[in-house]
Amino acid sequence: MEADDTVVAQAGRWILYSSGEWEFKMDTFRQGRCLRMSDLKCLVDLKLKVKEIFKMEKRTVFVELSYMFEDKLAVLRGIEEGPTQIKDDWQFRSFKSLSLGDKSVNLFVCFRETDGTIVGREEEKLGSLQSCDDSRLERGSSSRGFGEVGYFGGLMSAVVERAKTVDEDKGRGSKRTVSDIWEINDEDLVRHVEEVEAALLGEDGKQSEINDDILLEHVQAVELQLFGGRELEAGKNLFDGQDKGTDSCKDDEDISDGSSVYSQNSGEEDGDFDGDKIEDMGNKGDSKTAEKGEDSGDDDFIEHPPSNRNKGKEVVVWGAGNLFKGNAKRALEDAAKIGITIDEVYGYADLEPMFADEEMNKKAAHVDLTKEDDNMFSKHATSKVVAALLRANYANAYCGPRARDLLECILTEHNVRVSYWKAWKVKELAVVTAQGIDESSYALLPVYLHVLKLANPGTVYKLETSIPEVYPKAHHGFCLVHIRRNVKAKYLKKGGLPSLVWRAGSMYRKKDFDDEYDRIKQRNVRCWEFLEGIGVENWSRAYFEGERYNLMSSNIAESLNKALLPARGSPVLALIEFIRKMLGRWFETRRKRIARTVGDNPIAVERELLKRFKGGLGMAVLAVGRWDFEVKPKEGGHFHVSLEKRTCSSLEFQKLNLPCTHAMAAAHKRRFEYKLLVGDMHKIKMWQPTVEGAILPVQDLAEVEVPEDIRVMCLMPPQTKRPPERPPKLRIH
DNA sequence: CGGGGTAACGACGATAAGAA
DNA sequence: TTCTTATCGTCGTTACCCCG
Repeated sequence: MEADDTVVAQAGRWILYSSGEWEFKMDTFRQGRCLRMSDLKCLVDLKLKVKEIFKMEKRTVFVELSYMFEDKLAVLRGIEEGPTQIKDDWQFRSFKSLSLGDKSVNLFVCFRETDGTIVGREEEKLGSLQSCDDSRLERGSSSRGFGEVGYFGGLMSAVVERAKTVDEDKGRGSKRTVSDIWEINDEDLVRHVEEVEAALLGEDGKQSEINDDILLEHVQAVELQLFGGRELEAGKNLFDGQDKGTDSCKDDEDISDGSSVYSQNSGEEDGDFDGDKIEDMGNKGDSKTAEKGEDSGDDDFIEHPPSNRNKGKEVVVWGAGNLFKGNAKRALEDAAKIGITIDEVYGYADLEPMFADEEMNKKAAHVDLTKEDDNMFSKHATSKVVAALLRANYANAYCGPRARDLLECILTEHNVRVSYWKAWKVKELAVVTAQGIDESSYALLPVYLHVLKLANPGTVYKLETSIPEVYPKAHHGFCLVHIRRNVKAKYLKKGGLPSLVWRAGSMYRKKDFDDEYDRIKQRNVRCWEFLEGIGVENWSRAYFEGERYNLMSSNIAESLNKALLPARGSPVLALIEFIRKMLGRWFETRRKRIARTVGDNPIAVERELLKRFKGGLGMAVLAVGRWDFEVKPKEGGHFHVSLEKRTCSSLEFQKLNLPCTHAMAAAHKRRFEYKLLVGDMHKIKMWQPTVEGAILPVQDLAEVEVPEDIRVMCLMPPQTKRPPERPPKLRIH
């Protein structure tokens, strides 16, 4: 438990590249810190804690928190990940449970001044490509975990490559993806604003007045909300005042200028722009949508949000919602005509993972910005789109929010009102896309097992397409606890039955058992029939044929059943991964416990011995042979104990392989070390090897050479139909 | 035809009411 | 007081219908 709740927090900022890749640029002077999640109850706690560990308490700074979850399946499918912001307690809880379950989850922190400046930005001015590279390399080498390899490694090369080409493809058709609006970097925003405006104006001159009016209107609205009634400037001037990159927004040549300084101008001049970018984005999107609404005569695409805080997101939803309605071909042509692609505006990158299949991609890739089609302005944010936005919350499905919670969440986050039904669908979709559907999961199973074997030499796995009889020799014993519980539930009317059953079941000698059994029969025939149906050899100690230990060693099947509860319903790969992690944890705790234990016997066994020792006190012991004794308990009867054969006529000794009270009394009389009477199967040295090997995590699937024969193995999930109704949660049947 | 909404159904779970 | 039982509201899921 000690170190299990720590999370690595890193300070810096996110940068989204045009290929849809995200990079977290760490502050070079501020190293990552560790913090403990378990003390933290809500988002405010976390923020305070973060400020504290980064020594930022005294400064008036905001903290923006985010995290990136590791989605192996998505990585394998070549899908890029995006970060998820922690904006409310709900997301905080998601992150918390995620981080507890997965140690690779780090917390990314971005500090901002109240005016929006990113704190610490002066440390990493990207004056030139060279320095950009340097800082990245430095970050790469100094960071832990996935620094050098993993997707950050891949990202680095991609960045370099893009940086080289950045100047050439900066025409109007440049690809730029703006995904989660809240963390677009400034350059992107500037360019984005320019391009939108250029597109609007350049495409149709006579619309410009309308555009300006609407633009002005929206800018003013945003301005009002932002600055609380500060004197307004005219719409375009507002932008001019905020960033000189935009003062060329009506000018095509300057657009390319603006984009070419993409990596250079991030240092000083955009500093004061940061805080407003979300709102500006929202505003921009809004004005754009409104303008389109003007075009088509339909402007009720989505109700206007009451607050501007999440406008950016909302626009994403809106824009994406329309991705599926446009005529793909025409959209492509039109888009080419005006030189703009949807991903520049509406954050297509964030949606991309949703549509792994090509057809959808084609449909989604371009949108018709000029089309006068009412379809374009549908009111709905489809469940697919919302699911794409919420995907990150379901990286671990078992900690994801429930459909009921999504209603409120989607409303506050994206200002979209959805029905319960839709929320449920969103959840399903999100889980599927985050974890992979059954088919893909099963298809990956051979590869995964191969990688698992690589990581843990000696792993034995065998893929069976049909389930043979497993462990034919295992005796199927019923747990007495459960039988008693059942009897209690069924035949309660007749008092005392459960305890009778309990006593009967615990008897060691067949005769004792028969006596008790008869008593049950007399008391309640139906109960007796019920027990008879189970079969005495299956639940009574006396008739049970295998070895049965009295110790409540947690029944492995039951334990698994319980421990796997949260992971159930996840695709098979997620399930196996969950089991692997869990067993690793279990093994480790047991190793620790074994290391702490003094002597041969586990603590539980020692406890039992002590109990028996106490029970044996005061018994009359008569030595009848060198190792044979006659023991007379106070309550009557007499038993023959043989310390040599380790038997007792009560049968408890040999059945449990633990000395019974009589044997303890005999051993005490003989001054015999009673620990020697414990059967081997109770000894630590017997159990130790079973947990000796550490279960190592698998390597990133994408980085392992998988033999061809394994790669081509095709495994389909079993033909199952989900039974109607809500699936039971409590047991795996 | 695809996607969205409503209604219905059954498991789950909290709680009140009742019995030991 | 504790344990059962009854009840009702909630949640998950599907069938069916409607709409663009």
